[in-house]
Amino acid sequence: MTPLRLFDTYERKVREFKPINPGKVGLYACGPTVYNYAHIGNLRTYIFEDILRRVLEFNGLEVNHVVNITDVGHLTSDADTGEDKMEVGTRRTGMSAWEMAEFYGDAFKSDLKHLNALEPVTWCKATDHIDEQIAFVQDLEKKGYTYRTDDGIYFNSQKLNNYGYLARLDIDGLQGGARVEQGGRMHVTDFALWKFSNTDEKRQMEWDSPWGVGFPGWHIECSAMSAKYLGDFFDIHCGGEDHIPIHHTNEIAQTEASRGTRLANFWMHGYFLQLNNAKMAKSKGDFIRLETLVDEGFSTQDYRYYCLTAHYRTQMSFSLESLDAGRTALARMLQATYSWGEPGEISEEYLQRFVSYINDDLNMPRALAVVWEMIRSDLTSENKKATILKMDEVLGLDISGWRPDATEAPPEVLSLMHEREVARRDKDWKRADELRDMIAGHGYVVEDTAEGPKLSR
RNA sequence: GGCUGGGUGGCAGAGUGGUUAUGCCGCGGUCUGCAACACCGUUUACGCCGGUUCAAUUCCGACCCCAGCCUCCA
Repeated sequence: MTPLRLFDTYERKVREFKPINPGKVGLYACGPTVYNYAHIGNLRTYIFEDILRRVLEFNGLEVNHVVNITDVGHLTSDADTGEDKMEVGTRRTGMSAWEMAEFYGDAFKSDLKHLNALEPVTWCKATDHIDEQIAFVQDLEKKGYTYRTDDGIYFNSQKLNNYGYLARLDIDGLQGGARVEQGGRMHVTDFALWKFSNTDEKRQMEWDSPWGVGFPGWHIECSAMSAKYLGDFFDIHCGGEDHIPIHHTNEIAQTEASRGTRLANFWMHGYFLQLNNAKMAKSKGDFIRLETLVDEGFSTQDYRYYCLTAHYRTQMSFSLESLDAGRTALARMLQATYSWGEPGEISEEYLQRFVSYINDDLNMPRALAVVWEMIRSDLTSENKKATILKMDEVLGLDISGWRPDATEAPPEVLSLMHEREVARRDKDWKRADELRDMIAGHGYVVEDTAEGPKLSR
């Protein structure tokens, strides 16, 4: 079998994946901040992570998949002090911060389920791990990596000589203060480990700490929770491409300072879905949700298939038109597979080619091309069926679960259809065509097959 | 401004120093009373300018354009 090779952002190259502990993989994926619904761009990254997990499992590895939920601690834009996004969200929704975290967290899990993504082995919430985060910051403090400002405890990034290596940051070139006030920070790249609550305002989410009442900085939750569930050095850490320069850079800094490791052996990033040549931004308020697509008449699996047509490491231009292309292709794939009946033998030839692509840094577009070649090959239907079902363990399109729409047409449509059959038997083609138009007027399409007329919407 | 990455046919999107994926759309055909479905076939491409090479879309350099990051962000 082709060895599994994955791209590692840290080294900027594709290299062979070998688990740190034989047969087992620790996989940590940065989850959502639950102050709003996930949009389809966010979801693209989770589909990538699901494919990654399935490929690892396909290679016989046991995956400990951990996903965090950030339910506290993100600051909004503008002022140097900033506001917690969760707190802002509560004003918008009228829910408490805790209710809102639960609500959007559940909505997120529901989206993943609809996309047929495998459930993570462990979900962890930032607010459930405040003690671990405080302990982590205390350790950093003990080792001399922190300093105090008016608004919090900060990490001194200049104490590490390779800070920013993951993103190849040119620190001197960064425009500190260009978009946000620096406050009491000593260096542009320093970041908060613990933020103090404002004295004039009672926060919904705040905790006691050795430094005063407040809440944890964003980055610390991932270092603390991944260490708890996967250890100080584990196999793969993933997230969106936007995390490379700041969030993951800072996670690495914290963990290097505290534990002396670079946290993960492989760093993998999903790239953005672009809408009108720009990223889809959750903070901009208007964005496309999975539910929006369903309202437009697409299935959630249409979206999953569509995502598989591009490599996870390239930005993808979203449009309803291209999604529609994916829908048509998937419908043909499902329909064909359904018509093949019972599975026979798996074609090793096609399966091996398929594996050579999925193991080549998850090249799903190529893998799909092999699926299509197989579909149009001269294998027997039974063998095609067996082969595609095996491939679907990675594709996750739930091919075996698909059934054609059992169209329940209203009586008047059925009656028109029967009338048309009579006209056709009498070779009254003019009348038959009129009746087909009338059926179309009810929103149905009638197709004449060998087994008789067939209705669909 | 700096840094990171990218510019491929109507659309999406792979890939490669020479034989130029795949899907959708379009076009032609088979099938059909006509269609639809399905199947078969098929047109159009590698941002721009130089360089290296027998040969460049693929390697190198300049330029133009796009995205991301320097705030929270998948």
